[in-house]
Amino acid sequence: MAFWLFKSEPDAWSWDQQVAKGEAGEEWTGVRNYQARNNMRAMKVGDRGFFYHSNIGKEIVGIVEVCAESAPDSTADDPKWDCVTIKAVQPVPRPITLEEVKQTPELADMVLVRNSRMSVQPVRDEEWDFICKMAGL
DNA sequence: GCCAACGTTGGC
DNA sequence: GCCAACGTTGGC
Repeated sequence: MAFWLFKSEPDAWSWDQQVAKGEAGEEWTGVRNYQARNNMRAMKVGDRGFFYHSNIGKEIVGIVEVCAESAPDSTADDPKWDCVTIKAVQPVPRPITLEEVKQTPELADMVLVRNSRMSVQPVRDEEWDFICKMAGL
């Protein structure tokens, strides 16, 4: 199983909204970046991801799971754009802020730090485990 | 609100 | 195929 990180501005789509969708989950539409799209294409059902709030909060607030693999994004006018469907699994007991990630040497190579503009990004197994521990999981 | 970083576009 | 111009993202 692979791990990922999904970034969203809570003004546009928040963790609470994601939770409200329940088991059905929600299509992760709107990605218009090749790298991010390719990351989604690499996802398998059952893969897990962090849900990160950008701009407001700037912290990892929850865990999500991929419940449908990459399919055409219905909100795109070009069929080259895909999206996956994700559902909320659980909130993290203690949110992990971007500041904390930056201050943690073990996490200094995360895409979140290295390429802050990548909206859907891979997370290494070690990074996943480390953050889960930090977050009280 | 500003601006640096980065991706995309389009002229040559 | 290069690169300048432009638009967008997201941290601060």
